[in-house]
Amino acid sequence: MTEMARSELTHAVALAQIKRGAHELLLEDELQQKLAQGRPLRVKAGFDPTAPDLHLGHTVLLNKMRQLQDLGHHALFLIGDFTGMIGDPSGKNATRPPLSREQVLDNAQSYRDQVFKVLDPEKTEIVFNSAWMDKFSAVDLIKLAATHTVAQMLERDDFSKRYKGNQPIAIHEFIYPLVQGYDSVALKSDIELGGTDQKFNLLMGRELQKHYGQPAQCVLTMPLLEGLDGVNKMSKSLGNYIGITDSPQDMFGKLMSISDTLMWRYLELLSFRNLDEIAGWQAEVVAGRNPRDIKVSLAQEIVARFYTTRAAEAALAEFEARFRQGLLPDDMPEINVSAPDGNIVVPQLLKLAGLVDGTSEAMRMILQGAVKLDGERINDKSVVIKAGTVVVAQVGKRKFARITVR
RNA sequence: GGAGGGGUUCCCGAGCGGUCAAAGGGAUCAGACUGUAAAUCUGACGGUUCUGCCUUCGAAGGUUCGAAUCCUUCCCCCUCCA
Repeated sequence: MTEMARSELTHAVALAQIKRGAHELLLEDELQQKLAQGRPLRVKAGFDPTAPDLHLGHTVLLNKMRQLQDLGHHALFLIGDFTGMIGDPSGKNATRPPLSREQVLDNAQSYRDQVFKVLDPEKTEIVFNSAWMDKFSAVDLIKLAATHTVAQMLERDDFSKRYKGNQPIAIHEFIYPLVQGYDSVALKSDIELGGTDQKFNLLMGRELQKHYGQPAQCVLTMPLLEGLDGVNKMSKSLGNYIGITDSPQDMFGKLMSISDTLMWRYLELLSFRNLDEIAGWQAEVVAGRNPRDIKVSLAQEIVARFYTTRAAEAALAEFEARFRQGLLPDDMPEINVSAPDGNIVVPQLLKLAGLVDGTSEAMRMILQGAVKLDGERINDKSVVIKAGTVVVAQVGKRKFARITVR
């Protein structure tokens, strides 16, 4: 085999790996040519600075990025601090208020602390788009805006839906895709990764690179991971996420709470197990195996990835004890509450302990039989706890606290 | 600039002088059943010092015994015309 033939084979294998799990690759021919150049490609992915906690949804993309790094390419982890101030209109039907400079920087730091759980730090460059956008003049911006028409902007699904639905679209929202696209110019990106919802913006990068006389980047879109509700995409603002900094117990518990249908989706997008094995499990479930067992495997794999195998086993043990045997958790928050008159009514106690939002909610919970003190269900909202006692309070299935009343 | 339509509790959406903390649906939460799954059933769903009191229907005033509902001004959104 000649040297050239061997290298072509390597690139074919690389291309196949890159495409695995991806939703769409544009344009495949161009990527092939870029790979054939044999140099490390500049791989761009942008992140919104409003979500300081990375969650499993982000890791679908990060895993792909890591894979590219392992193939020898260079990751450009772009924190959209400038665009974050605009407020990304993506997927939202309303404009967002801009973030302050301080908030943006705080959130960005949080990313730095977390991405290297997945990415290879040696091959990652963290960049902020404010680095070039802050120097952008009004004239530059007008020139940038002049590259596209309103009709072209309205091709974006989100914009066109809002336009048709008589929903407001602010002028500055049009700037967002333009700036994101310009980031590709500034970074001389070879390929940009993003969720399927980002397709318009990613393609904007291609257009602008051509406009500014650069080779156009390839676009690789990854499927969006649904959140715990199984309907909306995983996002911090919807609260349906599993954060990669969640405790092993939380991570495990949240994964166990997903629906059976969603479980397969998670296996497809998050598990590193090969597809044949997953297909085998599907066959077993059809044949009568309890899907719970498979969910346990998934939960353990993910917890082990972000912590350790031991942590994953401990999480399982804790889970079994808590939900199968109904035992109290090993560790729960220790809270001190003061009873000024020497006595405190339970609703007040639960509120001060932070187990409920207000006394109204507390009374509701009591009425509905959701409150236990030291394992005993209470139904009377006027029960009084004396100062000097320590009680283990439970509200619902998941909220616990050991409360010392003073 | 002109004409018209519209802003209701987390979301959608009814209400159009008292019986409105405001129908209905969704989301959510709790209980039952379970595998912390789904489906289903039941209940809750502004706050509180809780058979009462307080704060909500874009904002501020006003009319009225009484206003989410009527009037005035203002803010915001949409459509059409210019």
